[in-house]
Amino acid sequence: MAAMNSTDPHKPARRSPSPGPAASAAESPAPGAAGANLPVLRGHNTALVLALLRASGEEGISRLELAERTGLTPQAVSKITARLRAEGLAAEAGFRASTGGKPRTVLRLVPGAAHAVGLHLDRDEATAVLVDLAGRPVAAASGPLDLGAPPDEVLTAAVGRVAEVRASARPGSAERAGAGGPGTAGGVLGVGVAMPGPLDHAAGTAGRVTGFPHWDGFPLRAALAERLGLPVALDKDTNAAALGLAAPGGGGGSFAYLHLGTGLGAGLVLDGALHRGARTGAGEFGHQVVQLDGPPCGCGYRGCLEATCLAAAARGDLGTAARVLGEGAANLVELLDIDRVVLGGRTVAAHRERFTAGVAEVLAARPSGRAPGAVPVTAVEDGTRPVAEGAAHLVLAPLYGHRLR
Amino acid sequence: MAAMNSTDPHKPARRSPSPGPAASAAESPAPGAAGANLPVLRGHNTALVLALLRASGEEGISRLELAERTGLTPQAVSKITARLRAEGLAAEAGFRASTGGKPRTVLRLVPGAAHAVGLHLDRDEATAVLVDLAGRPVAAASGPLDLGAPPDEVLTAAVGRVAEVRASARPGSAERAGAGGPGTAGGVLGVGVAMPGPLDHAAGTAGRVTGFPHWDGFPLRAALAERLGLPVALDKDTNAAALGLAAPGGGGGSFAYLHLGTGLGAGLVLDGALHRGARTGAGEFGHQVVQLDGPPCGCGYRGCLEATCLAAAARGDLGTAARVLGEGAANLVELLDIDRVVLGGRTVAAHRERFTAGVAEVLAARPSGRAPGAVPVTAVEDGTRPVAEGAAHLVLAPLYGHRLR
DNA sequence: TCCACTTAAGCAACGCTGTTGCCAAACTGC
DNA sequence: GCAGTTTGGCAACAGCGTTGCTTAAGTGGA
Repeated sequence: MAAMNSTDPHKPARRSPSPGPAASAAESPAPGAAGANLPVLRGHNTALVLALLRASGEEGISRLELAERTGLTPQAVSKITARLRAEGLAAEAGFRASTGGKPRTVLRLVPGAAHAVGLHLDRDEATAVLVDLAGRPVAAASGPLDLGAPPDEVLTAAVGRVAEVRASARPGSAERAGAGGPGTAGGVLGVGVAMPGPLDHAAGTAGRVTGFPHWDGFPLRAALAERLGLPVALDKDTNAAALGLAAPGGGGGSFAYLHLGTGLGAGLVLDGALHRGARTGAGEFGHQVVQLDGPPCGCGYRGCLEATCLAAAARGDLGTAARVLGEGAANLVELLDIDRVVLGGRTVAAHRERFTAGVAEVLAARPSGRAPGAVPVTAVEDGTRPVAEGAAHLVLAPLYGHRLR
Repeated sequence: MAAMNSTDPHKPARRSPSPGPAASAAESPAPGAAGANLPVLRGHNTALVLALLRASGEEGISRLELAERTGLTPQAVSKITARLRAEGLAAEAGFRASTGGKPRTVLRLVPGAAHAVGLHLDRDEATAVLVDLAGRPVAAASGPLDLGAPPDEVLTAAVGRVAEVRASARPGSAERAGAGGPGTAGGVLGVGVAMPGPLDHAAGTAGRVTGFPHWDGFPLRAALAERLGLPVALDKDTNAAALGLAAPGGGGGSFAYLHLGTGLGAGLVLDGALHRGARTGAGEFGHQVVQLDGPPCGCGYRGCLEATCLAAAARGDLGTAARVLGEGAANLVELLDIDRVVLGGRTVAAHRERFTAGVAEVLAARPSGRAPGAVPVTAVEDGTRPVAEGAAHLVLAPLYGHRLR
């Protein structure tokens, strides 16, 4: 269902219009530079419209509004939305009130037209989530995992979780079973995988996950893609969570996700795009030094955020932990002009109010020129799976292709 | 000379192909979203080719190499380069050695085809530089300035400096005097203005420059554009310097410029694009807290980098100053996965070796997983004007239009 | 009830983009 | 001197968004 490339089954396009998720790396002729041709142009505009449709949610959006927001002519929007409707990705859904003429037709995304799987491989647990085009979870499965086991075992467990969510959602997803190419079995576009860093998102290889050095250099993306027969994208857990949590905002803002679990990490969405750095090294938040010659940290250095903050949390001193985290967050907010901060991870989950309040307090105390409260601080909702859901966004994000320029 | 829009004098395009520098803000129909049409497509590819031509420098680059690097077909590259040659922006310059067939024709940017002015308004001095398309300075002028004076006086001084550099370069720039539209008098595309923050680069307004609150909200860009009759772009001094210093690299790397002057600021180029933040607030490096409950800072907080580092420098303790700066730099490098660090500013200029060595030492000492020396640390050359030259890049950068996606 | 007016949306023709197919030019090597 | 290889341009083409115009579907006053 809803194969993205409908018009031209013949002649393999030099570049796919809507970038297939996670084909990535070693795909474009040269690193960095990307010339654009008509398919790319079309894919860009299609993605733009799709993104606006998603952002409009239940309320929907009219063709003319799409034209205004994109800067395209109404006729171009009509053509694009016609294609999307033909592919089943969008549908008409009622009318706006008339303003003296023909009322505007409301268009909405058809969330069930395609799905993506998000897979979170944590140290002791594997969680898979099936989400629809709107990013809403429709099925989930989780089970124990030992990241210290041989890769082959971990792969088998991962494939099992993915199969579970695909199976559990199979009955409900049969809207128009035909149409789709053979690759998009069951309407699943691909699988996004999130795991603890370090790793290389471009190459799709794992790194020396703390405690489990045997992962170093393992081509996880390629291995999983082969076993699953689906495109796979790999990224750090914090990056995935940041991508997913920033998605509703849609626009071009800057956003930080701070994760307090075994370690302390960050995911950064800057100007609407996930910032990973050339080596997927960005977001190393835990070893920011906030106390020159401070207490020793497990990393061998002194005065790291992680050492100070997690030590305080471990001994039950939540006030100090929150305050120290707040100082780190404030550094980050000021350095990068961040709009919004979200906290997550097991340590935060147990005391959401304490941490959000503590961090917000430090942000307000800094004489940075921003009005107090200008940077909202929240924590992830209980019972949600920000990392697994965010991982699915590794697959979805390219569909809403994040911008020209 | 070398008007960018050669083909269609008739019918005012809805959007200009190569984005006129610094028209910015309130230009696109909606904030954030940007639909693309054929002129945009053409502009994008033209900018891409122009960027590769610039990056190739004296050595030049062949059409086929351009095709490989951009992913465009050779024929498309031929068309694009033909346009650039017709406009005088590029020229053939010899041949490569044959590899068994017709030798490749080498193309080069014609640096003199257009110029840009960079203007640095510092607290006590105004510096203007005229640079060519390659970013090389061809004329400079500077004189005293009192940023505390009324805006009108400052404007007059600024206009004077700009006029000086334009006049001093007039005789040499007359290659093909005709052709150019009336707007591009003397081949100057626009003026980039850099000044101390805070300010709003999108609106083009100044902020409460420390010590001179009367600048708050002053529409500097509009005022200068009117007086000069040229497009004007406004940004923070550190941002301008970062943009200019990162330019030679060209590619999509991440880069940080750290400025030690009256205060301590940073300019960040992430994934090849200047990161300013929604409020031009990014780069507030001086008040990163590196010492919880540390010595009081002028900003009212405690333990800021600026307080610790500049205080040490002021009392002659360069070792401590460099080390503290290094810790701040290391935080930034690890958080953002930075590739290269450049130091600048008066305090650094006096002791370049001490600071670069000190910072590099801290970077190497951090147990971050990067190999020691993996992040080069350098200082700006004596006698250069990184901020003024970088300001000119505020005008040039859009020509080399920084990328689709 | 009718009719003038307004607004939305689609059809058809069009201009311009990069692409494809083909051919001429230019050099190497036998 | 000729075969082979490589470069680069000309011409025709497919497909993108745009323009001009028509049709659909409402409102509101006579």
